[in-house]
Amino acid sequence: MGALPAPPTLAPIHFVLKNCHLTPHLDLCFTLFRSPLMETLRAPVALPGLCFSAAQVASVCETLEDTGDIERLARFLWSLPVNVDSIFEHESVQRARAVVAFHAGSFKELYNILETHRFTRASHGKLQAMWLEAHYREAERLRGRPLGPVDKYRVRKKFPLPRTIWDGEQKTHCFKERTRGLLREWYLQDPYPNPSKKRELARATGLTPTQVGNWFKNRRQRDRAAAAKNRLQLHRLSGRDSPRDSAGHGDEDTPLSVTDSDSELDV
DNA sequence: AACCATGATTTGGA
DNA sequence: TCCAAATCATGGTT
Repeated sequence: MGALPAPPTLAPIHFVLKNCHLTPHLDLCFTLFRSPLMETLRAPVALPGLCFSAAQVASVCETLEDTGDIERLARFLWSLPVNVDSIFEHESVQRARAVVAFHAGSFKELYNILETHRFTRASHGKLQAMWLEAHYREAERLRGRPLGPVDKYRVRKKFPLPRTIWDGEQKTHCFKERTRGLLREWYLQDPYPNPSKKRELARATGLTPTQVGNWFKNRRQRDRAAAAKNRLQLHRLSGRDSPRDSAGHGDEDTPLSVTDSDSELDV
Protein backbone atom coordinates (compact mmCIF):
# COMPACT_ATOMS: atom_id res chain seq x y z
CA MET A 1 0.00 0.00 0.00
CA GLY A 2 2.17 2.80 1.32
CA ALA A 3 4.58 4.37 -1.08
CA LEU A 4 7.84 4.44 0.71
CA PRO A 5 9.42 7.81 1.17
CA ALA A 6 12.76 6.95 -0.28
CA PRO A 7 15.45 9.52 -0.08
CA PRO A 8 18.60 8.38 -1.84
CA THR A 9 20.36 7.91 1.44
CA LEU A 10 18.13 4.96 2.14
CA ALA A 11 19.66 2.80 -0.52
CA PRO A 12 21.92 0.75 1.72
CA ILE A 13 19.34 -0.11 4.28
CA HIS A 14 16.85 -0.94 1.60
CA PHE A 15 19.37 -3.31 0.20
CA VAL A 16 19.62 -5.07 3.52
CA LEU A 17 15.86 -5.22 3.92
CA LYS A 18 15.32 -6.50 0.42
CA ASN A 19 17.75 -9.29 1.01
CA CYS A 20 15.80 -10.23 4.07
CA HIS A 21 12.77 -10.84 1.93
CA LEU A 22 14.70 -13.52 0.15
CA THR A 23 15.42 -15.29 3.40
CA PRO A 24 12.38 -14.78 5.56
CA HIS A 25 13.49 -17.36 8.10
CA LEU A 26 16.53 -15.48 9.17
CA ASP A 27 16.44 -13.37 12.21
CA LEU A 28 15.91 -9.98 10.70
CA CYS A 29 16.41 -7.95 13.79
CA PHE A 30 19.50 -9.79 14.78
CA THR A 31 20.96 -9.29 11.36
CA LEU A 32 20.19 -5.64 11.35
CA PHE A 33 21.70 -4.99 14.69
CA ARG A 34 24.86 -6.80 13.80
CA SER A 35 25.24 -5.10 10.48
CA PRO A 36 27.66 -2.21 10.24
CA LEU A 37 24.74 -0.18 8.99
CA MET A 38 23.07 -0.38 12.31
CA GLU A 39 26.21 0.76 14.01
CA THR A 40 26.36 3.80 11.80
CA LEU A 41 22.68 4.27 12.33
CA ARG A 42 22.81 4.33 16.07
CA ALA A 43 25.67 6.71 16.28
CA PRO A 44 24.37 9.61 14.19
CA VAL A 45 20.99 9.29 15.74
CA ALA A 46 22.44 10.67 18.90
CA LEU A 47 23.81 13.68 17.10
CA PRO A 48 21.69 16.72 16.36
CA GLY A 49 20.42 17.56 12.88
CA LEU A 50 20.90 14.27 11.11
CA CYS A 51 17.49 13.49 9.77
CA PHE A 52 18.35 10.81 7.28
CA SER A 53 19.14 8.41 10.04
CA ALA A 54 15.72 9.00 11.47
CA ALA A 55 14.33 8.24 8.04
CA GLN A 56 16.20 4.98 8.10
CA VAL A 57 14.71 4.15 11.45
CA ALA A 58 11.30 4.86 10.00
CA SER A 59 12.07 2.60 7.09
CA VAL A 60 13.03 -0.24 9.37
CA CYS A 61 9.82 0.26 11.32
CA GLU A 62 7.79 -0.02 8.17
CA THR A 63 9.51 -3.14 7.06
CA LEU A 64 9.24 -4.86 10.41
CA GLU A 65 5.61 -3.87 10.64
CA ASP A 66 4.99 -5.30 7.19
CA THR A 67 6.59 -8.60 8.06
CA GLY A 68 4.25 -8.81 11.02
CA ASP A 69 6.94 -9.73 13.47
CA ILE A 70 5.81 -7.56 16.32
CA GLU A 71 8.30 -9.00 18.75
CA ARG A 72 11.21 -7.74 16.74
CA LEU A 73 9.52 -4.47 16.06
CA ALA A 74 9.07 -4.02 19.80
CA ARG A 75 12.69 -4.82 20.47
CA PHE A 76 13.77 -2.44 17.78
CA LEU A 77 11.70 0.40 19.21
CA TRP A 78 12.98 -0.39 22.65
CA SER A 79 16.54 -0.02 21.43
CA LEU A 80 16.01 3.48 20.12
CA PRO A 81 17.29 6.44 22.13
CA VAL A 82 14.29 8.00 23.81
CA ASN A 83 15.58 11.53 23.75
CA VAL A 84 15.95 11.99 20.00
CA ASP A 85 12.84 13.74 18.78
CA SER A 86 13.65 13.50 15.10
CA ILE A 87 13.09 9.77 15.23
CA PHE A 88 9.69 9.96 16.84
CA GLU A 89 8.41 12.62 14.52
CA HIS A 90 8.08 10.00 11.84
CA GLU A 91 4.63 8.65 11.30
CA SER A 92 6.00 5.19 10.66
CA VAL A 93 7.59 5.16 14.08
CA GLN A 94 4.42 6.26 15.82
CA ARG A 95 2.42 3.75 13.87
CA ALA A 96 4.90 1.08 14.88
CA ARG A 97 4.56 2.13 18.50
CA ALA A 98 0.82 1.86 18.17
CA VAL A 99 1.03 -1.61 16.68
CA VAL A 100 3.36 -2.76 19.42
CA ALA A 101 1.16 -1.27 22.14
CA PHE A 102 -1.87 -2.96 20.67
CA HIS A 103 -0.24 -6.35 20.51
CA ALA A 104 1.06 -5.98 24.02
CA GLY A 105 -2.41 -5.15 25.25
CA SER A 106 -1.27 -1.73 26.47
CA PHE A 107 -4.44 -0.12 25.33
CA LYS A 108 -4.11 3.09 27.32
CA GLU A 109 -0.79 3.70 25.69
CA LEU A 110 -2.28 2.88 22.32
CA TYR A 111 -5.06 5.42 22.79
CA ASN A 112 -2.54 8.01 23.84
CA ILE A 113 -0.39 7.44 20.77
CA LEU A 114 -3.36 7.60 18.45
CA GLU A 115 -4.83 10.69 20.05
CA THR A 116 -1.69 12.73 20.18
CA HIS A 117 -0.32 12.24 16.67
CA ARG A 118 -1.79 13.16 13.36
CA PHE A 119 -1.70 10.29 10.91
CA THR A 120 -2.06 10.35 7.18
CA ARG A 121 -4.91 8.74 5.37
CA ALA A 122 -2.87 5.72 4.39
CA SER A 123 -2.62 4.66 8.03
CA HIS A 124 -6.20 5.37 8.98
CA GLY A 125 -7.68 1.99 8.20
CA LYS A 126 -5.28 -0.01 10.25
CA LEU A 127 -5.23 2.42 13.16
CA GLN A 128 -8.99 2.68 13.25
CA ALA A 129 -9.25 -1.09 13.39
CA MET A 130 -6.85 -1.20 16.31
CA TRP A 131 -8.68 1.57 18.13
CA LEU A 132 -11.97 -0.25 17.85
CA GLU A 133 -10.60 -3.69 18.58
CA ALA A 134 -8.85 -2.43 21.68
CA HIS A 135 -12.04 -0.87 22.99
CA TYR A 136 -13.99 -4.01 22.16
CA ARG A 137 -11.55 -6.13 24.11
CA GLU A 138 -11.65 -3.83 27.09
CA ALA A 139 -15.40 -3.86 27.13
CA GLU A 140 -15.38 -7.60 26.68
CA ARG A 141 -13.08 -8.15 29.60
CA LEU A 142 -15.14 -5.79 31.70
CA ARG A 143 -18.30 -7.77 31.24
CA GLY A 144 -16.69 -11.17 30.99
CA ARG A 145 -18.40 -12.34 27.83
CA PRO A 146 -18.07 -11.77 24.10
CA LEU A 147 -19.71 -8.69 22.65
CA GLY A 148 -22.61 -8.95 20.26
CA PRO A 149 -23.08 -6.58 17.32
CA VAL A 150 -25.17 -4.22 19.38
CA ASP A 151 -22.65 -4.11 22.18
CA LYS A 152 -20.00 -3.24 19.66
CA TYR A 153 -22.22 -0.57 18.24
CA ARG A 154 -22.51 0.99 21.68
CA VAL A 155 -18.77 0.81 22.18
CA ARG A 156 -18.24 2.61 18.86
CA LYS A 157 -20.67 5.29 19.93
CA LYS A 158 -19.04 5.67 23.28
CA PHE A 159 -15.52 5.87 21.90
CA PRO A 160 -15.66 7.69 18.60
CA LEU A 161 -12.54 7.63 16.47
CA PRO A 162 -10.15 10.49 17.24
CA ARG A 163 -9.75 12.97 14.44
CA THR A 164 -6.07 12.11 14.22
CA ILE A 165 -6.96 8.83 12.53
CA TRP A 166 -10.16 9.87 10.82
CA ASP A 167 -10.82 12.39 8.09
CA GLY A 168 -14.12 13.30 9.65
CA GLU A 169 -16.58 11.95 7.16
CA GLN A 170 -15.54 8.46 6.33
CA LYS A 171 -18.31 5.92 6.36
CA THR A 172 -17.93 2.24 5.91
CA HIS A 173 -20.63 1.35 3.48
CA CYS A 174 -21.64 4.78 2.32
CA PHE A 175 -19.91 7.21 0.08
CA LYS A 176 -18.88 10.49 1.56
CA GLU A 177 -21.44 13.21 1.92
CA ARG A 178 -19.70 15.40 -0.63
CA THR A 179 -19.66 12.56 -3.13
CA ARG A 180 -23.30 11.81 -2.61
CA GLY A 181 -24.18 15.45 -2.98
CA LEU A 182 -22.49 15.56 -6.34
CA LEU A 183 -24.16 12.38 -7.46
CA ARG A 184 -27.58 13.73 -6.46
CA GLU A 185 -26.94 16.97 -8.30
CA TRP A 186 -25.98 15.23 -11.49
CA TYR A 187 -28.81 12.79 -11.15
CA LEU A 188 -31.38 15.55 -11.07
CA GLN A 189 -29.80 16.98 -14.18
CA ASP A 190 -29.69 13.65 -16.00
CA PRO A 191 -30.59 10.27 -14.53
CA TYR A 192 -29.03 8.50 -17.51
CA PRO A 193 -25.52 9.82 -17.90
CA ASN A 194 -23.57 8.72 -20.95
CA PRO A 195 -20.18 7.08 -20.44
CA SER A 196 -18.23 10.28 -20.77
CA LYS A 197 -20.39 11.99 -18.19
CA LYS A 198 -19.91 9.00 -15.95
CA ARG A 199 -16.19 9.23 -16.28
CA GLU A 200 -16.22 12.91 -15.51
CA LEU A 201 -18.35 12.37 -12.46
CA ALA A 202 -16.12 9.52 -11.40
CA ARG A 203 -13.16 11.82 -11.56
CA ALA A 204 -14.97 14.51 -9.61
CA THR A 205 -16.04 12.13 -6.87
CA GLY A 206 -13.05 9.83 -6.68
CA LEU A 207 -15.26 6.84 -7.40
CA THR A 208 -14.76 4.36 -10.19
CA PRO A 209 -17.05 4.66 -13.22
CA THR A 210 -18.61 1.38 -12.19
CA GLN A 211 -19.45 2.75 -8.78
CA VAL A 212 -20.99 5.78 -10.40
CA GLY A 213 -23.01 3.51 -12.68
CA ASN A 214 -24.12 1.41 -9.73
CA TRP A 215 -25.18 4.47 -7.85
CA PHE A 216 -27.34 5.75 -10.70
CA LYS A 217 -28.77 2.30 -11.25
CA ASN A 218 -29.70 1.94 -7.61
CA ARG A 219 -31.03 5.43 -7.45
CA ARG A 220 -33.29 4.94 -10.44
CA GLN A 221 -34.48 1.62 -9.11
CA ARG A 222 -35.27 3.05 -5.71
CA ASP A 223 -36.99 6.06 -7.14
CA ARG A 224 -39.17 3.79 -9.19
CA ALA A 225 -39.92 1.68 -6.16
CA ALA A 226 -40.89 4.75 -4.17
CA ALA A 227 -43.07 6.00 -6.98
CA ALA A 228 -44.75 2.63 -7.24
CA LYS A 229 -45.44 2.62 -3.54
CA ASN A 230 -46.94 6.08 -3.76
CA ARG A 231 -49.20 4.97 -6.56
CA LEU A 232 -50.30 1.98 -4.61
CA GLN A 233 -51.12 4.09 -1.61
CA LEU A 234 -53.12 6.57 -3.67
CA HIS A 235 -54.93 3.71 -5.27
CA ARG A 236 -55.81 2.25 -1.93
CA LEU A 237 -57.16 5.57 -0.70
CA SER A 238 -59.21 6.53 -3.70
CA GLY A 239 -60.36 3.12 -4.82
CA ARG A 240 -62.66 1.65 -2.17
CA ASP A 241 -61.78 -1.33 -0.08
CA SER A 242 -60.55 -4.28 -1.99
CA PRO A 243 -60.64 -7.31 0.28
CA ARG A 244 -59.40 -9.65 -2.41
CA ASP A 245 -57.40 -7.95 -5.01
CA SER A 246 -57.14 -5.10 -7.36
CA ALA A 247 -55.95 -7.17 -10.24
CA GLY A 248 -57.50 -7.18 -13.64
CA HIS A 249 -57.28 -3.46 -14.09
CA GLY A 250 -55.88 -2.62 -17.44
CA ASP A 251 -55.62 1.07 -16.78
CA GLU A 252 -52.74 1.07 -14.34
CA ASP A 253 -50.24 3.71 -15.22
CA THR A 254 -47.12 2.31 -16.65
CA PRO A 255 -44.29 2.07 -14.16
CA LEU A 256 -42.26 4.47 -16.22
CA SER A 257 -41.51 8.10 -15.90
CA VAL A 258 -43.03 8.85 -12.56
CA THR A 259 -40.19 10.39 -10.67
CA ASP A 260 -41.78 13.18 -8.78
CA SER A 261 -41.02 11.33 -5.59
CA ASP A 262 -37.54 12.65 -6.01
CA SER A 263 -38.13 15.81 -4.13
CA GLU A 264 -39.39 14.08 -1.08
CA LEU A 265 -36.64 11.54 -1.03
CA ASP A 266 -34.03 14.19 -1.00
CA VAL A 267 -33.54 16.09 2.15
C1' DA B 1 -34.53 -9.18 16.65
C1' DA B 2 -36.54 -6.53 13.31
C1' DC B 3 -35.99 -3.00 10.31
C1' DC B 4 -33.91 0.40 7.29
C1' DA B 5 -30.37 2.40 4.10
C1' DT B 6 -27.24 1.69 0.60
C1' DG B 7 -23.62 -0.22 -2.34
C1' DA B 8 -22.77 -4.45 -5.14
C1' DT B 9 -24.02 -8.48 -7.79
C1' DT B 10 -26.81 -11.47 -10.64
C1' DT B 11 -30.13 -12.37 -14.21
C1' DG B 12 -32.70 -11.71 -18.27
C1' DG B 13 -34.29 -8.70 -21.97
C1' DA B 14 -33.67 -5.35 -25.91
C1' DT C 1 -23.58 -3.07 -23.85
C1' DC C 2 -26.93 -0.80 -21.14
C1' DC C 3 -30.96 -1.36 -18.62
C1' DA C 4 -34.51 -3.01 -15.00
C1' DA C 5 -35.53 -5.99 -11.51
C1' DA C 6 -34.48 -8.91 -7.92
C1' DT C 7 -31.46 -10.03 -4.60
C1' DC C 8 -27.41 -10.10 -1.63
C1' DA C 9 -24.37 -8.09 2.00
C1' DT C 10 -23.45 -5.11 5.47
C1' DG C 11 -23.75 -1.36 8.70
C1' DG C 12 -26.78 1.65 11.44
C1' DT C 13 -30.90 2.28 14.21
C1' DT C 14 -34.89 1.33 16.92
